[in-house]
Amino acid sequence: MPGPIQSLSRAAAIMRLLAGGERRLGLSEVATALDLAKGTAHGILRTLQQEGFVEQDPESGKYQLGAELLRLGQSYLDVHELRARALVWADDLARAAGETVYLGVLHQQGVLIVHHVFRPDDTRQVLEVGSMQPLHSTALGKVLVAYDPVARGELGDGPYESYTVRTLTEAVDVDAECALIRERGWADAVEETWDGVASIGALIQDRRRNPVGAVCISGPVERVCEDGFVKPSLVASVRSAARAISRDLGAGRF
Amino acid sequence: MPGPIQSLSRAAAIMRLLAGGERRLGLSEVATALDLAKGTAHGILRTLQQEGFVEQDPESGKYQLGAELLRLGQSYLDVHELRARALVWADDLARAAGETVYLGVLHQQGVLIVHHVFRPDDTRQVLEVGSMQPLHSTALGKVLVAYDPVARGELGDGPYESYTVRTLTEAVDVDAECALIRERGWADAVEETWDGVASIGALIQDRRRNPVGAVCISGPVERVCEDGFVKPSLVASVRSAARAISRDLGAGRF
DNA sequence: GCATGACGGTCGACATTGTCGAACGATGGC
DNA sequence: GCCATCGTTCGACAATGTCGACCGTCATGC
Repeated sequence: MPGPIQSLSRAAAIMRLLAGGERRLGLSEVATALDLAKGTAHGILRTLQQEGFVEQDPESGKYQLGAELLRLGQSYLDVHELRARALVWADDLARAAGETVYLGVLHQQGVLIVHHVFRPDDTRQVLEVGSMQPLHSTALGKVLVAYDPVARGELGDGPYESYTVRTLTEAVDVDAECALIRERGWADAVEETWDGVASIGALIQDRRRNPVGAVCISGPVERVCEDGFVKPSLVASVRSAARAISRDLGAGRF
Repeated sequence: MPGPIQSLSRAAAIMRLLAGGERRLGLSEVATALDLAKGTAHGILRTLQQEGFVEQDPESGKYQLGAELLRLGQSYLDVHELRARALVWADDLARAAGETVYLGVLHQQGVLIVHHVFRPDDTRQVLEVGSMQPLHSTALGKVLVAYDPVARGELGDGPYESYTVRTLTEAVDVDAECALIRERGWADAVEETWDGVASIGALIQDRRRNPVGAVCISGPVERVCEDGFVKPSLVASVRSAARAISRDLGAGRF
């Protein structure tokens, strides 16, 4: 039976739609957005609601995502082997570098953050686990594009969205940068997504040397860079953390 | 068309099954566990995989939950009105009390943690957003049971699971405690779930005075209690935070 | 090394099941 | 007070998902 189950694909589309829009959506909005009959959309929504994937505001009748998704998302993290192995190394890296640490994996056309260690100083910070970052303008993303053909495929041929004046928006530029990344073994992104923010990332491999994710540190340009380049000492810290995690996953010695 | 969509309910059951078991599950295991034909289970799993809700380990062929669930779970938090309003108040409460703060909502037969502020001292702590706590043995849970008939219904008639010697396992005891909670307006749980841990919780209401969640502080008995009772000053802090959040939700003055 | 069993995956026939579009009652805005 | 729009229900139809047998592959163990 090759071919997806129609009702399931539609349910997934509805949930993605609800995740996208900031506010709650009404039945009719959902139905027209996905070009479904109202009755059909209602049946799917009712089932999703029953299962806890969707909730309905009792007074307005509008729908939003449900709590079960949060619970299952947490379960995903619990089973995630890469994340489990990386926890302690990410902690050490954050302490050694004095900066925020992110751990990301390829998901669709972006990098999904699966772990986030706050910068050791205790300024207010928001947990970003579960959020996505672009592939073409972040250290995490470029590492994955450089080493994972699937990620390069997802990236497409551009032009890519521009976030700052330093964002690479053309495929040729990104590919050239990726060649450099492969050559030296690490990636950086200085003010390519957010002004004032620089990051340094390196690849994580599994036991068969397949790329499975990336780790990076991220912080203000003033602290991460020196004379216009990222500090070599930070690069070394990130690379050694990436190696340690890969070794933990069984990738063997380097 | 009253009646859930069969394939959707089955898909939900599969995801819950995958979330429950610690390890990855094979196709046959899934099929027999849910009493489905292998072909049917495979069709559902393939669709779920295509949508990113499930991932398959390429070498073993076994299935586990997928990254899309994490992303959607995060989106759930983003839209969550209670959580959004409570963020700043929870922060203040943690600072004022010097203890960990949890924000929870009723979900199925437990309390789902939707926000978690670390204790201000910087000992290592694990984020518990997305995890569940029992209804009958935590401050959050008992608050909800006391004020929300739905929560009381989910609790059932017991006997309930016992975690420590102080856990209330009989429905009559819990109901008596809930009457007390309603009378004085707050709940506590001293070593009822974890030895050495005490917590104090209070109700959060929406604009129509419906119970929508609860907030609590949690910490070591030695700091939270005094002479065998929870410290009145902490109770006051928790209650005023709960009132502030409720007011933010439009519940009006008290 | 060969037979065996269990595994994930595929196929095609069947009828169950989800889909559609119209119709209903409730709600809110002009 | 009317009209438009909302979420929801209903029944008929056939498209759709389900079932059980079958295939190739891998690991196991005589």
